[in-house]
Amino acid sequence: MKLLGANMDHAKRFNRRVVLETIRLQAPLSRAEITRATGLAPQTISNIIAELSEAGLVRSVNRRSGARGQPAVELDINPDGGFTFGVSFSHGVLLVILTDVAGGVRDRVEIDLPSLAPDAVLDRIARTVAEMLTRQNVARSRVWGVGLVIPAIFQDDHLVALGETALPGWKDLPLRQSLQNKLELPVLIENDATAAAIGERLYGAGKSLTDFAYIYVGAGIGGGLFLRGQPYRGGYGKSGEIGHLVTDTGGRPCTCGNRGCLERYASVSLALKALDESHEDVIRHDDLDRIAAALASADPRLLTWLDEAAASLRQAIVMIENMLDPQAVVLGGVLPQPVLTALIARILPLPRSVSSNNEDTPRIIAAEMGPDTPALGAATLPVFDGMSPELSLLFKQDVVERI
Amino acid sequence: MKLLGANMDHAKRFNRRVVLETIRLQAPLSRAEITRATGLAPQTISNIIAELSEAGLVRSVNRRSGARGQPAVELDINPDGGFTFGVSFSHGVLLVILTDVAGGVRDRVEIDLPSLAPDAVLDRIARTVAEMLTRQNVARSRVWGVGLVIPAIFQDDHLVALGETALPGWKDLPLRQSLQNKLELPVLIENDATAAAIGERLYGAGKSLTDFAYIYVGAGIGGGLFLRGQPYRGGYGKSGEIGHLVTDTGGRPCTCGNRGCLERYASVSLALKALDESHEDVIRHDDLDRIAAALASADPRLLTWLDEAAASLRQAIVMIENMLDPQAVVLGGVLPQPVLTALIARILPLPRSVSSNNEDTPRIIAAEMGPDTPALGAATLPVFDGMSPELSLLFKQDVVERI
DNA sequence: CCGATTAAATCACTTTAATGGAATAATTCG
DNA sequence: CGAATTATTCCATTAAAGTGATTTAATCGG
Repeated sequence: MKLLGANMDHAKRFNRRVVLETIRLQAPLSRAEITRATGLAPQTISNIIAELSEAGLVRSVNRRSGARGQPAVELDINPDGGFTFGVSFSHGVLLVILTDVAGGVRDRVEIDLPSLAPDAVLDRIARTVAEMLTRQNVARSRVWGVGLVIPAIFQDDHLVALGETALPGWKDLPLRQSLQNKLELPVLIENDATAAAIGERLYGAGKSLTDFAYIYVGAGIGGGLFLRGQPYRGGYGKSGEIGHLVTDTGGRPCTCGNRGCLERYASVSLALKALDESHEDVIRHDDLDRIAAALASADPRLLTWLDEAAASLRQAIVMIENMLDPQAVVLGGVLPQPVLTALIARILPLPRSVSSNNEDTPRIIAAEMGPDTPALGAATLPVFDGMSPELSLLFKQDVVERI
Repeated sequence: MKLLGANMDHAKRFNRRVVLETIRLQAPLSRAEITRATGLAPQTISNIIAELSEAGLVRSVNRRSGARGQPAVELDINPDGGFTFGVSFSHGVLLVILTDVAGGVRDRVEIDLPSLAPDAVLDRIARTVAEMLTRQNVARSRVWGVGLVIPAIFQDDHLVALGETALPGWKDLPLRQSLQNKLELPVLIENDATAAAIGERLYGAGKSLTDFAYIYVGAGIGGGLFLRGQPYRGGYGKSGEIGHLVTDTGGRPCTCGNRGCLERYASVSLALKALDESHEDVIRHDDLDRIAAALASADPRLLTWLDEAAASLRQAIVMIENMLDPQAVVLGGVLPQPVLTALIARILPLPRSVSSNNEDTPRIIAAEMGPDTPALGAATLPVFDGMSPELSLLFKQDVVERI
């Protein structure tokens, strides 16, 4: 158990990120305002901004006027400062998105990939990334990295299964390393819920939250935790399996061996099965459209699912609140916005918990990213990795410098 | 939302604490070993140790021999480096403990205090502290602080209630400030479970754990979370209410408004009620002895409680694991050791969870502190506050320097 | 028994990020 | 238009960690 010390170099890296993060969250912002927000000296901020501008990460937008004194120069994140790819592969559908570091989507490619052989998928990802770079005229050197999201649990580089068996051939494959070799770009890998939580934190509903739980409603139910401004992955990297919170003691049997798990009541797969008993465990874009249509037409099969899902989620949310006392619970995943809204409406009102008296934030917040969430969340992984002032950065050894 | 930067001063404080923490956890240790453990330069460690010795926090114990090279000088924490008081007040019993910074108990006073008026209690605490200082011949200036533990939830300085009404007169009292004024010593206040978790982390079962959940079995059930090496108090400081995890959907009604909460099945109060229906909601030392005796004589009323408590805790533990993926769950509180052991024996085997395949640590660990846990945990609060290399220390403004 | 070897700890000096104070720049206010 | 105000930069200082050589004190091997 090593507890590493800090030196000036670490503090420097950390401060660069503090400044970037401050600008990202509050842009446009002047040097003087950053000074006040960070507690660093004006001179220090001036130096740091000079570096960040030099590196192309920050740009001046305009001069503020109207007030006394020398007009402040407003700064914000330069969208051309870097690019990232977000890749999601889930149940036969591959989605690749190219975004800039300011969160703008530059390109988007969706491919049906019935073949599940890992090598074929990874090759296809590599090919698609190369094509998109050419089409958008972005040099590979300007790409910070590639985020990959797969609905599974990872430990180190490897996929491990809980409950349902993993896709054949994928288990125990050094996924990150393999893709990194093919792409010649840094690859970050994450489960869907945590990636979505990071995405919401960077650009969505979590922008002003430091402590929240994200509930990801997808084929199953996943959870992503953001605690003290950082994703929390647990002691062994497998936190957030809130799909297996028991919301109905002795209820429906679950593949995990218990009974009454949240996932047995609230998943999108179950919604699709409710609409069409023969539905296989695949979620395509038009499946989501069908759910939205069913809601629009008040299809009783969907409404039943909504009620069941809401009841289970209500229980789970109260337990999450009592355990973690988050600022809010963000509910998201692949559901279309109207369905998500209807679901939340049915979850409310929530029973009493430690969060009952919080007046600053609503207890449930709808995620903002929508059905492309997995890939969008994936795309934020390299941004988060390169920008966020993670405290432990102070003694991280293998940090890629962007500045 | 301020995100503060780091400077050399912060890094210095942080490094002093990294060194202290390293010694604390791995003593005896030589300068060279600290160098390797912290990644800092040998010269830096030499300088830091010089300061810490000067301040009386660290002492040389002996020279190691047997190996080649200049013999290493072994260092450890100097128990006389400082003192702290731990105070627990719960259900009419006041316990005050004086410990040194190495965790040694120097004095212990237990008082029956039927009067629940806050002022009377605080006065009595102040008087007892003064008496103990005189008796043990410790100067007030050498006391780092006083930890106070009360079985309740706090927000900022104030006691807030969930479910059961708080003790009359205590609610909304600025408890910390009042006691601090009376004592003229820094006062830290914490709920029982978090204090116990900190205690176990410093001196007990959690010494080698950075991520664990502590389940506190007392009059009710509390939870203390230790995440990334730090206590986690949630977005609003009220995390860890795991007594209200629902382990039996639709089960016994709870004061929180839900049904089937863990606390309705596993608390010590319930054990005492099982043994004696007229038992009031007070737990004295001899009550705990009675529980131990009941176990020794295999009293069926206690065994029934044990079975129910174990079943509920089993459910709760699996949910905690699935949600947080801790290195372990530490089970403790005020139960006598044999009862705790019996309880854990009945909880096992645990159902499947994300923790099922963890081979490094057992999934449940018994706490080591025993029935004095609340006060012992309280006593560790100032030590933790003064020693632990909390990362956010890097930009904390109001830190009391000990070095 | 003694020189070679090894490892710990220290000495003297360097590096570097942040900082402090003075100076300068560009506005609005009266 | 000058005073006031605020933002930003220039120049020199500070302090914590780091570097490389040196000293210290033990064991090992002949």
